[in-house]
Amino acid sequence: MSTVNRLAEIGTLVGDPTRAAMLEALMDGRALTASELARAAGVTAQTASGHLSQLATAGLLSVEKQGRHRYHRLAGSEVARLLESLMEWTAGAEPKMARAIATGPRNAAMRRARTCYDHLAGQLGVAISDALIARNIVIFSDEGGLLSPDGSDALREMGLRLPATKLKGTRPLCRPCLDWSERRPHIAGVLGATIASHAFDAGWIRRLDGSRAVTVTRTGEAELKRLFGVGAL
Amino acid sequence: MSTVNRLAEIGTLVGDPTRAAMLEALMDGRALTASELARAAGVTAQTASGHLSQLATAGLLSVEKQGRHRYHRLAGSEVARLLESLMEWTAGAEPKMARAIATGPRNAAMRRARTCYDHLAGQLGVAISDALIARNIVIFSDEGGLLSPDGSDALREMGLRLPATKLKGTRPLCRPCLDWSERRPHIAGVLGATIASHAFDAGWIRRLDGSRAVTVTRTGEAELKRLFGVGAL
DNA sequence: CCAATTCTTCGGTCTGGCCCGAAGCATCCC
DNA sequence: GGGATGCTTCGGGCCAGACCGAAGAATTGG
Repeated sequence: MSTVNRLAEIGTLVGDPTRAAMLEALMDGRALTASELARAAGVTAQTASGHLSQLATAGLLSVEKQGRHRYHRLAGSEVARLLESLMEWTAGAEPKMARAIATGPRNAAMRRARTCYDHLAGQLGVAISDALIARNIVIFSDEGGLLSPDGSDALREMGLRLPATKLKGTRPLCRPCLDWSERRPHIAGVLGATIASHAFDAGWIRRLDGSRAVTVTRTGEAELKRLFGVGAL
Repeated sequence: MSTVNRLAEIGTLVGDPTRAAMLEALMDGRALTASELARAAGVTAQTASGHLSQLATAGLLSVEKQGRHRYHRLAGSEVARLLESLMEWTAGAEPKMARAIATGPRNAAMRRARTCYDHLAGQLGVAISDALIARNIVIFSDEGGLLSPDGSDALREMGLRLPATKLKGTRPLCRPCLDWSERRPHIAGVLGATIASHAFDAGWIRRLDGSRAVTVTRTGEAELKRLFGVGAL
């Protein structure tokens, strides 16, 4: 297989609207069953099955068999990252279009706050990032993102505990991820995931009808204000 | 247009083998005419014309009219980056396949040294990166790449002059770019481009039959050995 | 063991879009 | 102007692949 075909291969995979819908449904990091994905993409189970096997053999999805269900999830954060960068690109390509989308009422909740694979994005994600940058806990530059030397301690005081075990993988601790709705970077990587999972566990945010969008709870509003100085969105 | 369709849109674009071949031909940053691209992709001029207009209206390509020729080039380094990351991904997905490709004789020259948009990749690119890292001129980490504080001076002594004007765009000075053949990072960004163009200008390297592959000249071998300690590839 | 559920495999249909031939502009050179 | 070159538009042929119905495997619960 030549290198151009490799390019075309992944393109074809993502290029089909049905498969794209499935991938998008998985972008929040959850594992979904084949039938759930079929429904999400609006096709029958047979059709979905074919698409899923394609995505899995290409290595984009990892499959876990559990009883009579098959749970599908993105193969890793790199995949989510790749998809986000594709979406970011298309968003930037047509400014007028993007503007039209941005003002669409249906996506309002998504723009306000959503998960991006395993971390927070949208206005909420950007606001938290800004707060941590303002306090010199996180440093963003053109070259990437860094956790400042005493950032880890500052985070612990706020109740955010980074996983002690340095992950053996090469997953970055703190990576900027460009927000396609806000057009500004928010925090991804291990730190981003830690913040998001803490926010869920502490009841600050809740998933909206099982989609990527999230809402801030009453207690969440108070805590976000107290810790990060984040006002109402 | 919903967000899933945006994903599918760009996927479809790169998903066609003909368009993928064209994009690949442009990956070295040159501008090519429509007929050159037609030949590169193995299709007639009419067919090529259709594909090129698709790529251009999607914003992946920028077109410049010059007399009766139309010069096409990638719209920017972000596009090249996006494509490289797609290729990188597919390379990683199937280790056995990738191995088979890696040992293919036809790609031997490409593996040895090639341009990756506007900087050097392959064994040569990685070797230069390693040399600069060993001398503490460049620092790579999980979080990205940096030029060390006194790196700029050290580079100047070697005859490498970075553009004085800080580019207004957000293009990073020194960015790691994963090499799909070597599976290790090499230097991209402004510094990578500076090194590559200097190598061309000084006659260290030359394009091989107008492709992305390059060969090291006799004088290039001596200079690369002297400056970077790079031996024969 | 039977029924229900989830998922896959198989065959057949149908359409989007890739491709080329022919013809039409645009530009350059003589 | 007339002819060559580069590129685009139009029309129709053709095929990969997406889709579904029907039937078959795998698993669970009663």
